[in-house]
Amino acid sequence: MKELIEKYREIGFKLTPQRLAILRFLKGNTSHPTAENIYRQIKEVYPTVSFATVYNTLQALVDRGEVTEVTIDSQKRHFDPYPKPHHHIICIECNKIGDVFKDYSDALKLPKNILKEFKPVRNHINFYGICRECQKIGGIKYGNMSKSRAGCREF
Amino acid sequence: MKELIEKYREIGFKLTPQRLAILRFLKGNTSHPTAENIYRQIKEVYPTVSFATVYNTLQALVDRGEVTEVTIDSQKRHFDPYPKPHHHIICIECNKIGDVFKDYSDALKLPKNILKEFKPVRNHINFYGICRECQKIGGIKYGNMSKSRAGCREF
DNA sequence: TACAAATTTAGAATTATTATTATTTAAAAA
DNA sequence: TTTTTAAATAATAATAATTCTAAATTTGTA
Repeated sequence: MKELIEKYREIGFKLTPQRLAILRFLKGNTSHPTAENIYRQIKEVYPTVSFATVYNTLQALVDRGEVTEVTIDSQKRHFDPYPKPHHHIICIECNKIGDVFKDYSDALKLPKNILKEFKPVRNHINFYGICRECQKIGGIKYGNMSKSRAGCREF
Repeated sequence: MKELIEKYREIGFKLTPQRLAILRFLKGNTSHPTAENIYRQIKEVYPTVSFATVYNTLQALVDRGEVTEVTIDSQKRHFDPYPKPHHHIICIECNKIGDVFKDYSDALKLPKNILKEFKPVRNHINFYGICRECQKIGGIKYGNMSKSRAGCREF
């Protein structure tokens, strides 16, 4: 944990116990938590922690490139603490998210008309599919899956 | 416009003047409007139109696969009325969105471990880059670009 | 230790979206 | 054409996620 502390001090990140708790929670985490997910966790250790602190810290981490934002959900922001670039696959039935560790950049040449307008920087792929649990359940469709579908974890 | 009317009746879509106005606005539209963008437009023709109608109609169109949702913005939903599958490129400075009409599917083979867990259905790529106007402006960074940056349209 | 700047908290405010309900209307039936 | 009825509309309230505010506290440094 010492490297963590050093590292963040270096980038001008003032370390408070709350922030440290958030960093601990995020370190090595391969889920895609929302601010609320994090807030609940931190509250176990710091019962007085506020949402503002969670949002502030997340924003600071995003600004510093230490955490990215996953654009999969139009309802709420999901954060991705895993540092290496990767893509995602989302179950269209239950919204479960998986990480896809493969670099497709070589295959992703942009058309000329786009290259005239944009200087490319990076790319991110959302794959959509049906997870094993939802394949088992079969073709039944629910109105709002992510809330209730058995067998699939919330994302 | 007649085909539009027939088409939507066929799929069990009750046609009201408000909906027709929304359909007219969306037809051939290559922008990525929010519900509010659409609401403002429709209000010019139907000053009493309500947000609920806009959302209801959009949801009905999304459910029927006539309109898709673009996952680029965690603040609000953006809709994409252009019917053919395509990808997007987003300017990381001003948030301008461009359409990328190229099918990369052949190159996007998923790793085996993912294929064990998910049956793939489709994919969508977000390219990120810097648009020509923002390249001109150069390295200056603003806190919230999309609101003010000159030369770049709002997305 | 003392200080300045940054951070925290609680709560209010804001914004996007969804839900509610009485009224109206489109489209099918008579 | 008129009647019927199921669905859609509009106004408004409700909800949920996120941001803002301001006073109190804390961090890292001098």
